[in-house]
Amino acid sequence: MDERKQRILQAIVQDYIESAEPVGSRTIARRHDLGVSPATIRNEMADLEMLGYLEHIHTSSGRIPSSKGYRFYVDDLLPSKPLDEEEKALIDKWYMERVRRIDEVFQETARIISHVTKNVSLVLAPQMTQAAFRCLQFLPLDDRRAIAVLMTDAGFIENKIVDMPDGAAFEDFQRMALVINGCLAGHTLDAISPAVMKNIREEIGDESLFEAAQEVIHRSLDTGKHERLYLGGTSEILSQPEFHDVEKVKEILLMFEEEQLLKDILHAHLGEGLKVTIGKENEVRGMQDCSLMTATYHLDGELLGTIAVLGPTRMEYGKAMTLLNYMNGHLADVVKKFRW
Amino acid sequence: MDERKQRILQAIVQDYIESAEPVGSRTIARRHDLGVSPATIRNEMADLEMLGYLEHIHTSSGRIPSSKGYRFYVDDLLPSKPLDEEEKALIDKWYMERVRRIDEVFQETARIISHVTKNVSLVLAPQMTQAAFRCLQFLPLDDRRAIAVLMTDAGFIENKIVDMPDGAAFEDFQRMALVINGCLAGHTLDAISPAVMKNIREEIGDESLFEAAQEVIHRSLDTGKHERLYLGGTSEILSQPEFHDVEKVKEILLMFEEEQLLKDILHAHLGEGLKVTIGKENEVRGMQDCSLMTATYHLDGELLGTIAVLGPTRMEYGKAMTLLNYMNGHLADVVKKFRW
DNA sequence: CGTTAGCACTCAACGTGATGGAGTGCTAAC
DNA sequence: GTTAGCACTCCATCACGTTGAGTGCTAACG
Repeated sequence: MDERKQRILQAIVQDYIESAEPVGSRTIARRHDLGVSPATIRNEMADLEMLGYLEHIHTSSGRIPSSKGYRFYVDDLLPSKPLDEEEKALIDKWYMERVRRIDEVFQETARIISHVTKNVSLVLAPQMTQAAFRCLQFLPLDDRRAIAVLMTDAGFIENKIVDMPDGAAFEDFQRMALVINGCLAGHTLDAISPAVMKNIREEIGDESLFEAAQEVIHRSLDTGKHERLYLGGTSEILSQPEFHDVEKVKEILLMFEEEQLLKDILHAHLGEGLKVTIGKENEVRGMQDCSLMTATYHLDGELLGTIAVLGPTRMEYGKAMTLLNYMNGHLADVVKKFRW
Repeated sequence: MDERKQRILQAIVQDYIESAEPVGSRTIARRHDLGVSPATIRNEMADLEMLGYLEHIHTSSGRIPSSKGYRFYVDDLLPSKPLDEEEKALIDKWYMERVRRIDEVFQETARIISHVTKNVSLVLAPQMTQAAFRCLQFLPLDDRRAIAVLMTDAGFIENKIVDMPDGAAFEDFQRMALVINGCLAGHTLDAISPAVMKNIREEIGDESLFEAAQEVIHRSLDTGKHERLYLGGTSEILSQPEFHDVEKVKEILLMFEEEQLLKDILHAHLGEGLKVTIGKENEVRGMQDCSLMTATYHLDGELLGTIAVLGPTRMEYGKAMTLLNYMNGHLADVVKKFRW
């Protein structure tokens, strides 16, 4: 793969991303100053096709990049492009004006991403399982039930109704809360070990109360895992010519409805930094014509969640990458403003 | 509008709903046993068009119903069709198997509606503003803040961080809670009158504490108003031939993204029982080719929320109506199971 | 030996015209 | 009032020729 081939591949991918039409040797020669004639480019293109970087619908149509072609482009040929100052300002203004509560941060983040990239955006809101336990408190509800309120370090609160075992009084629950708070403080919710549980058991003493505690912890964590996904710009894909086919759109909308599936996908990419999955590299049916770019964001070293751009394989990788990188850093600052 | 005209109109609407193609006099004569020849039907159709119930793309295409035609059909000609026992069983099973927590009820309700009607469904989850106040409790957070936990009769819980005024101790807040609980019990959240507030003021005595109370009530209610909307079956509209045009689909998807708009629409129909808005009767741009059927559901006489079906004007009104009526009654039972 | 011009060939896209079918509207007969 | 008959309209479809973009190959060039 000599330099000229790379430049030609780059030119083809860029032109195709822009025009959405198969690109021919003549166009490349005209638009990019490669110093060679269309005939030479044709020869190189034939080579690139042989190597698997380009595809051909039929003789006499131009070439389009294959998944492998895009992959090479993304990994080695992507021109770095800093974000417009203008766009940065827009983003700041957007957050300033529209976000009032912490849960609006993610909704608006999704909006911004889809607005800037003209693609679908996905934002997986911070996950309590990754957050550190802060405290658990009980409120009396009636003589058989109490409300458990769980707080994490990152400042999220969840609540849950719990049954009190026969014979237990609300005071027992308050004592239980003290024990649990003492033992669990600082632990992340998904790393509560048997050892810690044993500790709690010993401190509580009473067996039936410990069972209740177990139940409470279990159910509280269950709520905590209930992470939220925000989707933005779903209508944007319709602007892309490759999705003028209603069948394809339907497949994608169907995928959007399967929230759990999307969450799982984003989950799988958690903690991997910025990652691009191109076309057929995606295993999920319906995403084979798409590329997914994901990034995970942190707050003081603590993993928070995932933001992603979903578009056609023909998406503007450079722009999306720049944006995600920017949002990545920025999001922590915005969240911090709402932290206590 | 004599009886024969009505029967012909009914036949045309039904056939058009089924086939999505303009219907001609011959088809009507063949498929419906009206005892008259196509020529007679043609004459009647010309009359119906004159009266505004039918439309005509060009000479020599069949007729399609106008908004007025659908309106008459829905109001006067709709054959009542009870729900299949089979479908009822399916719905029960669905709720049984998939719903574990109260907030999943609405998600699944949306799924069921879109699955049965093959259209988009909307479910506005119970609104705390309409719910009766049950109690408010505080939990200490640090020395300047507390967590306010608000509960309603219908069993929904919301929480919110509140600042404590300088000099106020957590004990003051607990006293405040007692007063507020005493005064507000049983009131619906959107009907807290100045008189009640005055009462609270007198009982609290301390002025700066009352201001804090006001702030707390205000902010808690603010959270309470934060109702949720569930959307289901968005991909279903793509199956309808009238939405094979990508531009139209785009307009609708765009509308789906404007959650607040949808909430407002459903809100406007709150408490009106079952209501159908047909085609151009809709004021919202993008919904002019659609019909919206809404119904509000109750729990022990208390208004809970709205369920709706959104489809092309050509939707199966009879089926949608039957289903919404059934869900209407059923939903209360399902919610009741999670009530305490 | 790499590069280039030239040329034949391929294929999609487009416009054109012919054809058929579904449906209407009108008129005259029943 | 109802119906059969008929001329007319319009859409959908297909076949057909044309055009233009693009390739692949070959032979000439520096």
